[in-house]
Amino acid sequence: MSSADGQEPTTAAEATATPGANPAALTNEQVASLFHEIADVLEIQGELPFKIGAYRRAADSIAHSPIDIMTAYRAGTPPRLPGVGKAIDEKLAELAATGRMGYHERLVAAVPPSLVTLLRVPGVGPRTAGDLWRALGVATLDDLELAAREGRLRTVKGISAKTEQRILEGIAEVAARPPKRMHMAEARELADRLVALAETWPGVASAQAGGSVRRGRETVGDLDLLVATDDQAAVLDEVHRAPGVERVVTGVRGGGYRTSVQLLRGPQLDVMTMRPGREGTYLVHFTGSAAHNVRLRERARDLGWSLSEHGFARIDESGEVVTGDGAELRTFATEAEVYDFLGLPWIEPELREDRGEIEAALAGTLPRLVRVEDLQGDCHTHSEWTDGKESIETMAQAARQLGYAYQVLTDHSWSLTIANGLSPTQVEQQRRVIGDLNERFAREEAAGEAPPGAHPSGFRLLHGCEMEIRIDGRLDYDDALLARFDVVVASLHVGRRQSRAQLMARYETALRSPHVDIIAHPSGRKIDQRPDLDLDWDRFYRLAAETGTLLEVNGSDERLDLDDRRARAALDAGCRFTIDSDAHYLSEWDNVRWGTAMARRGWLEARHVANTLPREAFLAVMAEKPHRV
DNA sequence: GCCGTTTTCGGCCCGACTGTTTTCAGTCG
Repeated sequence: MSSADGQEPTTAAEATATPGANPAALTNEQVASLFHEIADVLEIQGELPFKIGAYRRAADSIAHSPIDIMTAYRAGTPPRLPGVGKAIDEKLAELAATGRMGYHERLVAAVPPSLVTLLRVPGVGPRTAGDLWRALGVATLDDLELAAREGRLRTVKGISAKTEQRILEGIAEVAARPPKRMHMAEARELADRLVALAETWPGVASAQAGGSVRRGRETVGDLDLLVATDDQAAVLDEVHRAPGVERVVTGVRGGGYRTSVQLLRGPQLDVMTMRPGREGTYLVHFTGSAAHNVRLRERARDLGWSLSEHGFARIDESGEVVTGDGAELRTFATEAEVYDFLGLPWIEPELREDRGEIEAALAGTLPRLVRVEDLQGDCHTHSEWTDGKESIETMAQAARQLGYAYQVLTDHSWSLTIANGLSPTQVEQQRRVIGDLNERFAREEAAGEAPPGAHPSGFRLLHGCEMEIRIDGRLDYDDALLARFDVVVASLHVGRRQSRAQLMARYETALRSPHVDIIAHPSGRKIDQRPDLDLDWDRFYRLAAETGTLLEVNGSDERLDLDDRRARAALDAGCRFTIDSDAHYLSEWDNVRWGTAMARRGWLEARHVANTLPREAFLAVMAEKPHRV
């Protein structure tokens, strides 16, 4: 087992160290990863924690910026970024000008790049990793395992035989645990079930999910369950005995208020209990994000309070937190009271990522986020005529009973043969089927025989298509046919590996078409399966805004495309949207929940989303391009 | 390294657990 085995593969470091690399080609994420690597190495070297934190803050700031940083620097218009001061600004300028960053190159050359992989082992932090490397030359997981088995770790100061054993167990754990995160839909369903279960336990006043599930993140690592009860011990006991619990990871902790268990074939579940009437700070704390909480605690400190999950404690003149018997601890029943205490309006969980929500809250400019109930129709659905699994009528009846005012049926166009795309002749046949159904719906509504749950304005099935933007760049139906659809959704499934220029040219044709209303799932990604298309995103958003072409937030939980960051960037560029299910099955109508979560995380309001419009207004917008929502 | 209607220097988010260096530093969430 040589140290070359088990070397972690390429990092952004190696990409930028390449002479002649095109600096403009570096995405914000790639630039951010360089600064994270700087922070990693500084951490291993035992640098000042605040310096390390500064690099991480700058990295996050860069990653979240809607502006393409390298392009801006090269254009001579570097943006003002929070957390980027003189030193980091100079490094960015150097990177933009030369494609390299000397400081980064010197740092990563000073330690083996594989060293950061040691940090994945529970109990091994940067300090220990650095010590082990300096003392024993341990640089990889394989090195670490070998040294532990040979009993050499315990020769290092601060590591006992017991710690050595724990590290061995940790290595096995890393190997056994795939880094898989649950998709949003699965996580939400599981969280809902756990909340319902907890509410049946004796002495439970209320239960709810926190963490990334509550913030609506696209994938979820573990689940957080908050339970209000007067009998905390009894509840934690219930958790340990609950069905579906494989093992207890950590028993009762935190002075008896929390525990963690591993769910059978599922994620880890962290359970926090608190006394009824003081849930506020706990809920804020365990909803996160960590970055958002940091901002709240900073603000609390500015106001003379120390904020933790338990509540607000006073800070005295010397800056020390006042603790002990009789020390004041302010607690609140609701989150709204916690935020109010900090002089802020309540902030929606989906916004709590430190992406400007604190500033917006202070300025009174928080968005009024779009809600699932705002959706009046669904613009992207399929039937068994192509690759859907239900008849047109079955899908329409379901949409009707869900209370929609309209559904756009968008079966595939003919070049997408794998999905059984429709020929122009079939399109005409489908139009007649839709016309007949709509006549029937109108008759039923006139006779007062609409199904329960139906929209007061009635329901109409609209005729659309999901038109392929072909590999040769042409649209799949001619203009005469396209003009006859109520709604044209364009998308790109084939030729995904074309160059950025080719892909952009294809999208540009669709965006500039007077008939294309919506671009479906623009990035083409599938979570954990397929990467994004290689696009010039800034240009894409600009074209969409300029041509008044709507961009879809596709709610299929393996797509979620646009994702939250892209939706936010597109919004800032002036784009407008739809939120759609892309339903192929009856069960997939629900996808709009996940799409809406993404849209909310992207700061979208109902007024930015075309399918929140009533039917007549929606059709009026679709009739004219550019679409002005 | 960043940042400032308290500061251009001296701060920078919190609590719990763990092991061990027996008074606290490192790790974790």
